[in-house]
Amino acid sequence: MNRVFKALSDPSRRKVLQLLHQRPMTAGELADEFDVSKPTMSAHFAVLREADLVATDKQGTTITYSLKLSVLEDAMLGFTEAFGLGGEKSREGYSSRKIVEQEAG
Amino acid sequence: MNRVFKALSDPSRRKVLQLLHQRPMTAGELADEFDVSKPTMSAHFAVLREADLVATDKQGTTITYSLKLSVLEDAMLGFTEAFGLGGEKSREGYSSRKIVEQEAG
DNA sequence: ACCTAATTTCGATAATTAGCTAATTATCAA
DNA sequence: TTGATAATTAGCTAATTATCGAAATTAGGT
Repeated sequence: MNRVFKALSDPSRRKVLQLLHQRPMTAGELADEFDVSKPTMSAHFAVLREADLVATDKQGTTITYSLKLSVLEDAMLGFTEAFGLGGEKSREGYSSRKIVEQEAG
Repeated sequence: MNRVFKALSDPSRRKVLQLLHQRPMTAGELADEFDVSKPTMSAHFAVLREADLVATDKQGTTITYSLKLSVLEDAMLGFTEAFGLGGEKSREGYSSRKIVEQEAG
């Protein structure tokens, strides 16, 4: 989980995740969205892979990255639940929205 | 918000926040929970203050830190909502749990 | 005024990180 | 096999970060 937070500490990497949330993208497509060099982006991708936040699919010379939303979610919930914040345990699979509570403030 | 994520990228600082979630503590009390020197902890506190994640109350020479839970929550929700995760828009004030949906997956 | 306690600031060092260019690897097509 | 393309790795520098011990700061007590 530390690796996830480390990965999230850079704004470029957070933006990569948000782009990947819209659709899977190749390394080149992603790099085109940023003002830094491709090797620099490649290093960012490596950090995201280390954190297990992205999956890769290699087709020929092209690598397509996609977001591992459940990993992101688990890290976020694991943290926020320690503070009684956010989703509580109201979850079932990921990106579903089955809600189970009331207890309004 | 970048400062918040930067602050959260260090495990010691995350632990500080969790300790403060239980109760406000002085700088010295907090430092005693860690194996590093007090100046090092003081630097961590500075990062947390910069991120506006903690409030300080000075009584004599003693500084008591407390968690600014709403700041933490806003940052977390601001991020997770971009991914459709966690609390959705289901929130009103902080640490309340007013839920407004169904649309189960 | 002096001493002690709590905390931060200072100054130094070691480790990590983000960035670059150049080189390398892997794949496909001609 | 050569050439082109996609991406990573290698090697480097500059900037940031985590850490320390020592010194400074602040406030209270005697």
